[in-house]
Amino acid sequence: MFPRIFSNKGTVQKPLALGSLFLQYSCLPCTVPMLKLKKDQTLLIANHERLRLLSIAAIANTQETSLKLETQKQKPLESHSSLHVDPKYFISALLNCKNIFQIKQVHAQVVANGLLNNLFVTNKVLYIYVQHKALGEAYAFFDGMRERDSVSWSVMIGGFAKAGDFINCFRTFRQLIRCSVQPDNYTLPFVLRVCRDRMDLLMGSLVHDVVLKSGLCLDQFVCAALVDMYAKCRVISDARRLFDNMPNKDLVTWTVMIGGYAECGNAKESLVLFEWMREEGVVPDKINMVTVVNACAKLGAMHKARFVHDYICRLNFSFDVILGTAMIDMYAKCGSVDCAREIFDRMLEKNVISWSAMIAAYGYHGQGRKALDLFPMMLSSGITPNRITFVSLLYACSHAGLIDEGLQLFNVMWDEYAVRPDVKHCTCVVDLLGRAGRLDEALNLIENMTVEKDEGLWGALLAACRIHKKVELAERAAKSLLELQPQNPGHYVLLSNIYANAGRWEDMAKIRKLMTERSFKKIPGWTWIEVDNKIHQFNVGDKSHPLSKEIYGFLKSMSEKLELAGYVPDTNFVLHDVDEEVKAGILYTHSEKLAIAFGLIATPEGTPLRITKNLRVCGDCHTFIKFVSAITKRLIIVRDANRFHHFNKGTCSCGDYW
DNA sequence: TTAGGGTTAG
Repeated sequence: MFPRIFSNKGTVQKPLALGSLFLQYSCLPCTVPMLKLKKDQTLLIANHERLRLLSIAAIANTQETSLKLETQKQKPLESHSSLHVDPKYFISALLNCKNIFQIKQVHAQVVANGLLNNLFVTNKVLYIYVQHKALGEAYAFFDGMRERDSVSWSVMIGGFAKAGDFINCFRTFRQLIRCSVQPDNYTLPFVLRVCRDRMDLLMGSLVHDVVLKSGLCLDQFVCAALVDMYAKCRVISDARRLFDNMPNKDLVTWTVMIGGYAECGNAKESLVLFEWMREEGVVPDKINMVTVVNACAKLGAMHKARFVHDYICRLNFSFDVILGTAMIDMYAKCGSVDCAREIFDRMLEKNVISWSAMIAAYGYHGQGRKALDLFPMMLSSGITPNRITFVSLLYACSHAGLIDEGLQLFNVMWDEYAVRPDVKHCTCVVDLLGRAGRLDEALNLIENMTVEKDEGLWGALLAACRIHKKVELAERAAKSLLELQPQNPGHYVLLSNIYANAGRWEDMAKIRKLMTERSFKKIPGWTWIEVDNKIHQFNVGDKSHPLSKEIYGFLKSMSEKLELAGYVPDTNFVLHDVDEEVKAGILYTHSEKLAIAFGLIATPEGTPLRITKNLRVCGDCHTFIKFVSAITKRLIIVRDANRFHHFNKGTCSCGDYW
């Protein structure tokens, strides 16, 4: 891309490569024939006055800039050593450039007017090249600069960072360090941004060392960039430590920290931080609110969602395409697809993300027909679907049992919409076929796929095998799955349950033994429930809640009623090597059950319960909740890692397939 | 003269 990569120089003293620069201008349209350059003539030009004439003649050829040049053209031309042109003129001309062609013309004028020693002007030339994403031209100019200052370095490094060109960004930064140039509060955040985008914690830590040596660790821009980098690299504790040590936290830093918690799966802390931010008198802006809306979506807390919605209205923020889309997602993930649709209908501008978000919303609420109805509307409004739109559509078909419609979409997505099916689309179709019991077709699709298979794909097949009790095929799927993810305990549990359902106790015991022998890092299961505008969080066997005694007492009496109604605890979902009675006891302490018991105690009769779980809901809990919904006559809406389950009168909207 | 934070699936 670049003619020369990184000569190790800091303040450059080498002569500017005029020849190579002016080779470019021989291509410019020029109405002054006698000044038109030929390739072999350019290197001979030494007369600065002629160069200046040439540049002005060239630039005068463009209508947009010719007026600005009138004053200059009327002045007698003198040699560049007795310069009369105000550098501000070039700054203005550069800022008015609409394309690379115009930038090159003004660049030529800068050269012709002998302004290459004026850092104010040369930095602006560099900046304008970068702004127009002409990084090749920008680097060629940067490399040839007679003198560079901290602005030159930060503009160049920032240009690479914003373009996602991490290799050249790091190289230029290394070059800066080697040249003993002090990195400043402009360059450091740019380099940290690249570390963040690449989730490169190692490089980020090295840059952090540079920050410490530079004494800029309390600078707002540098510190915010560090917090952002650590948060996006999922080292939230380090991000928080830096955040807490910041004497003056500005809005961006608050936003980064709030978003960081949500990203790391602790959206509850995001909202705690948002409250603290407001108490500190920091007024949110739209970006900050998008981050908070996103945290509410992750938490699935409807009261918080409504509060945030009201708050946004009080701030008079319009629902632009980004905020509006975030709100659609928030309401859908908080359990109200109707509120999501209301926001969607009110949005004046919608892009492919907004449409896909609404389609996905119907999908995980099991309303596949409504998701499909949106698709032609989207097309007729001129929006082109992308791969995520098709994942959302196929997912919606799968969760609503719309087999033919899903297969039809899958078959035409490439030919009619130029979206090539990838492994995620194939996974949706395997799920779709698996749900319908068409496992041979699902396997056939997997075997004939040209794209690389992943664990999600085999996972979908394994889940279908569990539903339809296909043990041999399950073994095959599990084998592939465990090759890809040998440390995921969920796969072992699923296979073990399949063996148990088929009465193959010896095989089941082998899997359990394997699990005991291997040390797994289990993701802890958490369930949240929102009562009286407060979020209550439970994990398995949790006794930290103030009403813990009442919760366990209630669960005990409830379990007796449920068992009388026909509920039998399914101890296959307990992996500990203990007897059945103890297993049943453990089942009753699952986080979903604790949250539901608390909800039943703490809310009036008839109030719907909304709970959120960070993992897929356990099979026994799913049965348990069906019974609870029947006995207590409550609507219970559960959001798990996969989808929504609406439990009502003893049944679940997922049709027991999830 | 050069800066930072935000939207869809799995």
